[in-house]
Amino acid sequence: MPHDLVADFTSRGLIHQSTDASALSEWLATPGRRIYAGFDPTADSLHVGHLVAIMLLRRVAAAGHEPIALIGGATGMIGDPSGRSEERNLLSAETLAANIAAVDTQIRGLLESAGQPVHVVNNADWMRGVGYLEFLRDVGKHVPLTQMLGKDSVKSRLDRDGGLSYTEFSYMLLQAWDFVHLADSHDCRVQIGGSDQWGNITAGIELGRRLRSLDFHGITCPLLTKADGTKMGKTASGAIWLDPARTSPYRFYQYWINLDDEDAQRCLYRLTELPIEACQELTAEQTANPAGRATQRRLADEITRLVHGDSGLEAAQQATAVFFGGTLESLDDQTLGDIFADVPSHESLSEQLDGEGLPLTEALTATKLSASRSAARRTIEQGGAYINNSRINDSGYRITRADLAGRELLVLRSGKKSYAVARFSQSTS
RNA sequence: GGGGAGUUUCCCGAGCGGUCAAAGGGGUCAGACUGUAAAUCUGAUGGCACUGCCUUCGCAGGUUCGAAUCCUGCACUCCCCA
Repeated sequence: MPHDLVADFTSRGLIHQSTDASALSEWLATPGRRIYAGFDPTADSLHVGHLVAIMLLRRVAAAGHEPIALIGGATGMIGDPSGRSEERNLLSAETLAANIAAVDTQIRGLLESAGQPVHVVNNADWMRGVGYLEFLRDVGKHVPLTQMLGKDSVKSRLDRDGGLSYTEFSYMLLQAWDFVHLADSHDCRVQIGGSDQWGNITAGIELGRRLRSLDFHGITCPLLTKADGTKMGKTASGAIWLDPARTSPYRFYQYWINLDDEDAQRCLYRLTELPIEACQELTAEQTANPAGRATQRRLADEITRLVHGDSGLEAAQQATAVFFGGTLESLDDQTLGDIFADVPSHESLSEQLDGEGLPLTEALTATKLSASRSAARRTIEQGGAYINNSRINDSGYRITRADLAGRELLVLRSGKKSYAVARFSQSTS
C-alpha cells in the first residue's frame, strides 16, 4: 500500500514549505528512504503538539519509507529558540536523562505499529564526544554568519528586548550537524518538522551541500493551531499530554470531542490515518447534521486509540457515555468504579456522611472541581453544581447517604462538562 | 560612571494618604441560547469560621489615628547621556 508521500501530505494540508518538489519526489520514488524528525526532550512526556510530527513519521512509514525519530539529548541541553519569545531555562542533566528515556519509550510505542523499521536515535550519542574547538573548525567554519542572522528565529528574537544568548543562537548549528550526521549514518536526506523548524532544516541542507556535496530535502507542515489562533493542545489548565499519568485517557478523549467544528475537521485530515475519502464523508455528515458531532467523535476515537490503545479508548468512551448519555438513574458502583480512576476523583470515609453530612463545597474542592471553597460556593450559587446530575442550589448543602448513587459512589458535576466521582468507603480501622 | 522611568491582584493596566480586596480590559469560571460547537448576552472572579475576619499592591524598615499611595534603604527592570 505504499503511496506517494508528497501527494499524501499535500492532500491533507500538511505542507507549509518544502524544498524543490520534483527533486524530493524523485528521491522518494525509491522505497525504504530514511526520513527524520526531531523531538526535544523538554518534558518526560510528549504532548498533543508533538502529535503532528509523530503522524508525519507514521505517514512516512505508510508510504514505504523508514522513519527516524531523533531525540534531542544534546540539543535539549541548549534549547531551541525557534518559535520561542524568551530564553529557555536549561534543564539539569538528570532531568534530561529521565525525559529522554520516557520520550524514547513513547515514540517507539507510537511508531512501531506503523509497519516499517523505526529508528530512534539520540543526538547526544554523537555530540557527546565532539570537542568545542573541533566543532567550530568542522561545522562552524562552514556556516556564514549572515545566513545565521537571517533566520527568522534569530531575527525575531534580536528585535525583542530579551534578545537571545549565544547558546541558543548556536542551536541551529547542532541541528544542522544532526542532519549531516544522519546522512552519514543512515543515508537520511529528508527532514520534516513543524513550520517553526524551517530555519533549522535549511541550515542543515546548506551544511550538507557544503560538507558533503549532497542534496538534502526538507518539508515543514503548518503549525497546528486552533481557529482562535491559540496553539493546539493547550488548555487553561495546561498542556494535553500523551502520558496517561499526566492526562487521563478520558480527559484526552474529551479534549478532541470538545474541539470546534473547524478545528476538528482540520485535525481529522492531519492527525488521523483515515483515507481522504473517509475524512470528506465525515465532514459532509458534520455539515448535514452538526449536532451529531461526527467529526469530533471519530477524531477522538482515532487519536485516543493510537495513543492509549483500545482499553484506554474504551475507558474514555464508557465514562463519556455515562456522563453525557442522559440519565444517571441506572448507575451502579460497578460502572462508576471503572470510571473512578479515569476522571478527577476523590475517596473519603463514609463516616463523613453520617450526622450532618459532608458539605458540598468540601466535596467540590476535594475533587478539584472547584479551586477553593469560595469558588465552590460561587459555582453552587450560580447554579452550576450537580449531584448525580440534579442541580443543587443551596451552597450550604450537605451530602448524606441519601445522595449516594450506588452503595458508596456518587457523581459530582460542575458546569456542563466537568465531572468527578466521589467514593465513600467504609473505614478500615 | 551620570541622569531619568518603573516594579499593583492569573495577565495587561488604572490608582498617587482614608469611601481600596483595589477602575477598565483580557483570561478563567458559572448561567441563558445551543450541538459537550462558534458567536452573543448575563453574573462571578484573593482566602476563610463570609452582614464579619484574615492575607495581597517588588523587599525591609519608618512617618501617620490610618499607606498600594509619603519617607529611607535594598533588589530587579527599562530608557537616555558617557
